[in-house]
Amino acid sequence: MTESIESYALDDQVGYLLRLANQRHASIFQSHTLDGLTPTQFAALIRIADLGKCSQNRLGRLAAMDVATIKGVVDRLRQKGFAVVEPDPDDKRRTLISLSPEGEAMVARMKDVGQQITNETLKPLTAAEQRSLIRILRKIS
Amino acid sequence: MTESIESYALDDQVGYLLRLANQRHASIFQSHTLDGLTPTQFAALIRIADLGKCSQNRLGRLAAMDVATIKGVVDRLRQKGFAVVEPDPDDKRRTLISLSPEGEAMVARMKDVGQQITNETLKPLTAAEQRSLIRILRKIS
DNA sequence: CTTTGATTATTATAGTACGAACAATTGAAT
DNA sequence: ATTCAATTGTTCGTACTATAATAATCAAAG
Repeated sequence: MTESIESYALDDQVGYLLRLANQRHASIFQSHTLDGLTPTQFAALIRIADLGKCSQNRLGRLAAMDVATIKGVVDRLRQKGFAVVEPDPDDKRRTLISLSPEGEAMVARMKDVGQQITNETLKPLTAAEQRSLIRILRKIS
Repeated sequence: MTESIESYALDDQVGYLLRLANQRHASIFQSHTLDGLTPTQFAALIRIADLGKCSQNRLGRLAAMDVATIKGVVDRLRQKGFAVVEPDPDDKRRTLISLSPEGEAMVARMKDVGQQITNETLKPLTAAEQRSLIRILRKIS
């Protein structure tokens, strides 16, 4: 008996399950999204829409993205023509990010799609479970 | 009134919350892990321990990793000396993956740590919420 | 036996993510 | 006014993730 007693069930660990849930959501997102927008890019876009013009670092903080990550995301949003980048006249360290008209239109269109994506992701759950999941995820985030 | 009526709350969307929960878990994992093992590498290691010697693709499927992903993960596990790679004599397409003695030892040590990581990740929740989260995540994975 | 279709592994490309190091700039304290 | 600490943005290195394309091998059906 050198074997340990079935001590660790990978399939019951939060970390592993969170990874799987993320995979499923990303796959659903990709099948519904417009212009190849990724979940991360969409989150950043929504934040810019809510915040209005703001610095890149601030946007990153509010969208829960690393400074290095938000830079790449903003670059891609700019390349796609959704975000506008300009230097802050009042603080030469800062870069101000805002939405282009195309970005505004994209946000409007994607909000409906986003709701669909959420619904489809939550479809295997009862209404009570859906509320429960959101509430619990907010507690551990 | 051209504004849309506060239609989309990013902070209440599953996708966004799953990303945040993953971030938190990854951060906790990193602060407890041994030898810089990542959550993904640990999951693969556990699977190899459970399955015994098996092909790289099969390992990837059972650990929920893409063929391209599992290749990188196995490469790094081999570099760290935890996994052993050999050609399958019965099927020249296949590469067989197994644990080295160091890999076995690592799995034994990491199982305890893994439990700690899970506990700390779930700490903000009540016992009922913890069970609820696991159950619900299994349903949408 | 040969063609066909599936499986396996590898590679390339693109995106997300983080730590660490760096330079430029700012604001505040001395 | 100068020093000092904090902030901002950039870059590098490493890792994970998925898709698509490719090549080798295998198995099965004709």
